[in-house]
Amino acid sequence: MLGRRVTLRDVADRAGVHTSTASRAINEHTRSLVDHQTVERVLAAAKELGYRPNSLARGLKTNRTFTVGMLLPDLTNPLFPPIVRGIEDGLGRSDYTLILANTDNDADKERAVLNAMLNRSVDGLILATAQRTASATIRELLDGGMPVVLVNRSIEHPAVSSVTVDDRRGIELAVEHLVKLGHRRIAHVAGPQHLSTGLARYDAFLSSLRSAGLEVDPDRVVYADAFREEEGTTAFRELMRRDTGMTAVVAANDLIALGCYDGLSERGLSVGTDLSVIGFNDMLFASKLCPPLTTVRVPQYEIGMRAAQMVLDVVQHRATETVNLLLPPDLVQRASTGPPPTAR
Amino acid sequence: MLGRRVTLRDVADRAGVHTSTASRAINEHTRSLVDHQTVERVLAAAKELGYRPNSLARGLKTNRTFTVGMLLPDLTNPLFPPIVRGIEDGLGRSDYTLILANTDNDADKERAVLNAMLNRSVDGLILATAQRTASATIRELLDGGMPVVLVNRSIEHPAVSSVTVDDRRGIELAVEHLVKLGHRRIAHVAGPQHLSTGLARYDAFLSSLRSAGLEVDPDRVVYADAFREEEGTTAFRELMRRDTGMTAVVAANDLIALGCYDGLSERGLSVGTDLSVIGFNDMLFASKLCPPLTTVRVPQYEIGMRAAQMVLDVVQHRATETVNLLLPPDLVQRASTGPPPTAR
DNA sequence: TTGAAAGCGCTAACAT
DNA sequence: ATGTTAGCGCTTTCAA
Repeated sequence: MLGRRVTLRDVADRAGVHTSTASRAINEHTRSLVDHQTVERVLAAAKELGYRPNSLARGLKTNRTFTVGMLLPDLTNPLFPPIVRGIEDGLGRSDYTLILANTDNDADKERAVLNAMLNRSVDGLILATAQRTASATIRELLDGGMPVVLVNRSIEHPAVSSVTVDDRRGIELAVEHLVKLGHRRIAHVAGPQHLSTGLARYDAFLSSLRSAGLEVDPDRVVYADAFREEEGTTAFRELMRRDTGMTAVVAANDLIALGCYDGLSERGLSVGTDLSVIGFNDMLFASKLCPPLTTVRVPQYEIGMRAAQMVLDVVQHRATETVNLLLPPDLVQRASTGPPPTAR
Repeated sequence: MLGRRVTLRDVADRAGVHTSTASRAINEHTRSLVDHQTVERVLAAAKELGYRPNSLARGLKTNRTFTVGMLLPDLTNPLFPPIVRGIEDGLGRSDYTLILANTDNDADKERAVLNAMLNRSVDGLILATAQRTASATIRELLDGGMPVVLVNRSIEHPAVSSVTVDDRRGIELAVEHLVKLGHRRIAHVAGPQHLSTGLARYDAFLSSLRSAGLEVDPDRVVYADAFREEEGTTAFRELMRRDTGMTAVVAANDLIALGCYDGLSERGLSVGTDLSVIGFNDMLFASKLCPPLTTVRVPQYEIGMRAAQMVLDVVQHRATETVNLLLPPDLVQRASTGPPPTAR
């Protein structure tokens, strides 16, 4: 049986003061208002009794819950754990806690979990799920004054803060790398075009080819329906069927690249020698794949860390301006890319 | 600017009833107490106004927060995302929400995040961080009546529920597999012995060898200080230094197995042919490693799902008995194991 | 079947 | 510097 939980009242009684005094003594913010001696006594009493503030009661009164919500498509997508870790560490010793929910890119589910979070009065929201065109829901959030930060996604709305990697530059690095290796017929397995990353990388692919003075053959572009291995394979099979003479593929992310691996091995071809494959993200274990994946590194942990800081800036310091942080990517060269077969 | 949030009062006013009636109408549990017509009116009013219950106020009154906390060492350890996913899905449509925190196996951090959770009055706790010997903190939790479920770990305390895989059987499968391939000199890179999984797998390794009629050479056992790649490599180097004539290694988990990969490639040897390596967990991407890892599959998602259900049983249905669920492992045969070199 | 009233534990005017 | 008082939004006795 649980002994009734210790309340502020108990602490105040033991310290021989009124609850409001005890409250002021315990809350760092107001501690200066109360006599030093009294503070000591209250703190001692709190410690002796094992007092822990009831954050529900506090939240009810202050309208703040010290809780940040995060929506992501799927935690088992290896892109996200480092981001989540970054967020948690970014919230760090700020008294803020993270609530997570997966949406599986399902609109109904997204609505449901978002609702659950709003019911809990989260103080801020980090979204890794945004579609390119801001949904009505997100608009409402913003209009309602909820601090929102997008990670790894951006939307076509002027006033939403975001932390993303420079997709354009990343694809440019990828294409430059392939061109330097001697590739001229480069294909692209694009991601879903309703996601900002899918579209941005696709656009960047086209312009990077042009910058390199290469012809853009529409046959060398296919679209994966999702940023996942399976959809990558499906799209890649179509690409192979077209027989475009490609010698290299830029995949819109690492999972899609992995899908290309699978598609290639179905044909008994080998990655890196028969066809160069380059990914995007440098997800966990990209370096352990068979062969290790050449990819564009996205600073996942930092994205999370920064997003957390941006939310804190708003909820703690009432920061008001919209920030769109664009982090630089790197090329990570591994064994999945090499000179085109003809050049060997 | 936010229009003041809609309260139950607003709904009641619009429906022309008292707040208590509105409350009863909205709460499914008490809905039967109120006139059908009235229910309709209240629900309609709630919908029109976009009412969302304030879960803080409710929690303050009912002493329940509909929140479950989870402590894990590190979310970027690929073992955990599927477990977390399982928990979330297990909580599913129960109105319960998950709060996560990483402890990095750091006692201070663990205390801190646990405190944060208790301050939030979580209704239950899922721990993936337990040491073999129940810490004082956990004892307190249990004594205080907090529903606690351990995942993937067990502790030496009679009354804690847990969901784990059968480590003993898993190791047995691994050893049997290697013996069948012709291995006789089998080594073990054990995990930390203060964790239940580390110890159980080590014990099982010894007894499995004996069951197979093989000699146990103490030189063929080394200990990794953590269930991580780096510590795996360190331990494995020591093993190689001892020159025990081993032809196969049972690693205490996949990350340690990966550490063995690294140690082996330092020597220019190749996994699967020069030395067989078998892991434990079948973590994400184990099948994509170079070479694909033979391992003991742990039903990670199911562990999470079951743990969630067990917590719900307690908080929703006041289930009271301790359950220690032991899930069966499978052997997943891939390319990191093969016949011993001498046999080829 | 519904209303009145109290109170969950805390904070924040206001008063002293 | 401290006490008084009211109230955050909800649920839940108790009465009617």
